[in-house]
Amino acid sequence: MNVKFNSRDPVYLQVVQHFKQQIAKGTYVAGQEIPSRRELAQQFQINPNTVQRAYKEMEEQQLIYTDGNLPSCITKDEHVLHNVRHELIQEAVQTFIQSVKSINAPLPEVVALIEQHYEEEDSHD
Amino acid sequence: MNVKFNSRDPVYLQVVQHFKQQIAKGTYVAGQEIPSRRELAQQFQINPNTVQRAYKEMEEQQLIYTDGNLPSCITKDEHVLHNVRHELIQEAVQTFIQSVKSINAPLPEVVALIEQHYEEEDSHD
DNA sequence: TCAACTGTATTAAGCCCTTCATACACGAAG
DNA sequence: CTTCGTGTATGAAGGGCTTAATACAGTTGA
Repeated sequence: MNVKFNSRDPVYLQVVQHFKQQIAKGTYVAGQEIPSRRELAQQFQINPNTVQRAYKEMEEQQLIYTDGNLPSCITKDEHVLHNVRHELIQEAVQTFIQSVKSINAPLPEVVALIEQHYEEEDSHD
Repeated sequence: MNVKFNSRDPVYLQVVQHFKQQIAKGTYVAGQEIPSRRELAQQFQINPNTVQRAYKEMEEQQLIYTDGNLPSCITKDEHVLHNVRHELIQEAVQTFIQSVKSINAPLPEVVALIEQHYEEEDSHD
């Protein structure tokens, strides 16, 4: 599981995004333990406080929960989990449509491009 | 011509993006004069220096040029202008594909979503 | 000529993010 | 009990980016 960070967006948000993708993909399931702050920091080569910031963000979004001092876990609320996938898809679709409309690009043409490029690309996990 | 800025991305980059979209759309044509730094700042309600930063960026990308102290103009290089549109489309397609693959979403399903949402949305100019 | 407009340059201020260094409370495991 | 690993909280420092304020040089046109 390789993670590459871009230098534009805040790292802690990219961490959140990473977890959302894993959830949407099914890599993380309901109630599953996630790495500790310090462990993930080690894995990603970032500061533990940055991870803490990301985890705090995810807690506020009900994506994870923490009981006492036990390792944090993915939420057991299936509704929330399902929503994550839905939101990511919705987000991708919205962004794409806005881009296309902002330059008056014909839809069939760009959709054709998508299908054309889709198979050529490797899926980077 | 209404422009809304998000608070996440740098304003000067959003200005550049705006011009690229206008070029791709054909609103701006080769050799056409563009608003002065101060005038655009007034229009967009931002600082003239922010506009200057955006214009400088566009000059480095050969999108516009400036002779002496005369108003800046869109480049006359049709090749560059054509590339702008191509790059924007490519960018949108790439971003979309990456989003879709990162969560293993089936392509036909999301493409269907695009076509479904495309007509419902108003085109915000 | 002079006023008003261009583009350009310099400097400073402020903000967000990241990192670092600590510290504390709690639970598990030896 | 002691040690280690959890989560959590705090404060400070630094960097990078963005914006702002201001000044200067040149052109245009009344």
